[in-house]
Amino acid sequence: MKRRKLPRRTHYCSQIKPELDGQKVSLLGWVHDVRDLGGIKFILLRDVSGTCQVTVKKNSMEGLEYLEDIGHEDVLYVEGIVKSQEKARLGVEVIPSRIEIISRAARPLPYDVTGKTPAGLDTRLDHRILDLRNPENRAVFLIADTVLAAAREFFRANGFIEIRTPRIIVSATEGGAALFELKYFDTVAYLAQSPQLYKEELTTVFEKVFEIGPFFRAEESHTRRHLSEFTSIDIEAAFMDLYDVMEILEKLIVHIHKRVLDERRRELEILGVELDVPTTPFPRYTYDEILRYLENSGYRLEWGEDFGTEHLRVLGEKHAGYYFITHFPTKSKPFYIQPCEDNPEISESFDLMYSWLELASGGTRISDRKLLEKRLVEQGLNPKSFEHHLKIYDYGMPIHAGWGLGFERLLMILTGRQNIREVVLFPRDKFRLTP
RNA sequence: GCCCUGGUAGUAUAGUCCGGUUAGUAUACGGGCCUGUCGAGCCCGUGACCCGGGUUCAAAUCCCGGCCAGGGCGCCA
Repeated sequence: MKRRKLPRRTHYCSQIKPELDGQKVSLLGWVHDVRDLGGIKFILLRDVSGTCQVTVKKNSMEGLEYLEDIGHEDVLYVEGIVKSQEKARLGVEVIPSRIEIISRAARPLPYDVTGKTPAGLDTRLDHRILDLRNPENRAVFLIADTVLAAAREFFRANGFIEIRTPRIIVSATEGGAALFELKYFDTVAYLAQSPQLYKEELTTVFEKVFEIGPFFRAEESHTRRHLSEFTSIDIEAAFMDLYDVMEILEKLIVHIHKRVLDERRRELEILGVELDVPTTPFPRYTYDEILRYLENSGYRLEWGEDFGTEHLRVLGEKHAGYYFITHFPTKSKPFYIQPCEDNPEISESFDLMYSWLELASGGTRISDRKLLEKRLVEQGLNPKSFEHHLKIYDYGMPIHAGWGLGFERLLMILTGRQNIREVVLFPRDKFRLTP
């Protein structure tokens, strides 16, 4: 079998600089835009790195007529000489000696990749691949790549082992959120809503674990910050309590900010985001302190009540950046959260907030089997259906703590996007299952 | 699930309140002119009133139902 000859590039578009003047280069990319002046044609070629200008003059090149109907998003191979050019805004252009049309795009396209003609979010998501070619939208996912790499780098440097827990589970692991049901051979299974119980069990093996992966919630939520399928960054660590893991969390956030600023300055600029590395420690407020603050602001809540969106927005006006709320009422938290020793009505729990947005939730977990069983019953759950989990507590269970961080919500903050759907390549919500 | 707002060329919109000439504009697309554009420019052209029912001499416009979308609330992270 003979291998096909593939066109190869010597440079990416963003590497075409005036300093390369006179050098022969070859490029591969998509036609971002064409400005045809009749005797001269300017092709803006785009690849993953950015764009550069290819200038074609009439009668300057054999086979020019071949380019007459060049259009948006056609794929080209360009061979030519770099020319420093003051008349070009980028200060440089490529004078081609050969252009090959590798693929032609349909026209008109259903979406304007250059962004000249605006499109609504629904239209954008319907044509997501074209939408992602828009440099602004692509920038979001280049930042996402850096965030994921930075998180893994941080966890490894701190002795955490990456784990992968099942997405297909037999029943509700922790109550709370609604689950998607699915047919599993001759029985019924569910899509996991969190790795919670598995990651706790694995601390008895690896001590410090993390997982980055998708989870599923069958909630009726119709907001800018909810998805049916989202990505969670989770950790769990043996011999730690809430204070330890809060420190890890704020250090991770700082590390991610630094990495994004290091590696993605251009993308931040394209997105118009001014990012600062937050200072640690983040402010910490107890649930009781927040309750008092809200009361002074004219919002009276009963002790034990959860904050509504209205209350969170009031808090967000006061606290622009990252802050923690700690020690929530035990009854408002899941069964596995450790109640405080000196007051079991209060739990060793916390949320990480950014303005009014909840980013992460965590705490110290119960490590005593009897207490865990008691809490299951109190929350109306049946200990029998948790037998596989409970028996682990008979095999030597250390005190442990952890948290789960909403990856997309963090990304919204880092990229300044107002709708969570914008920071997911192919978002899933109650009303969207395609593309 | 509930509430509010909306649905007009491929895309984004004006017109709708107060029913009545050929439904306007931008961009995309097609054609023409143009050798320094960079949101290129100028000229010409193709192209649309979400679906169903009702009111009326007449419905993009008013009413009812459906579907879809955006935002908010609740749920939830």
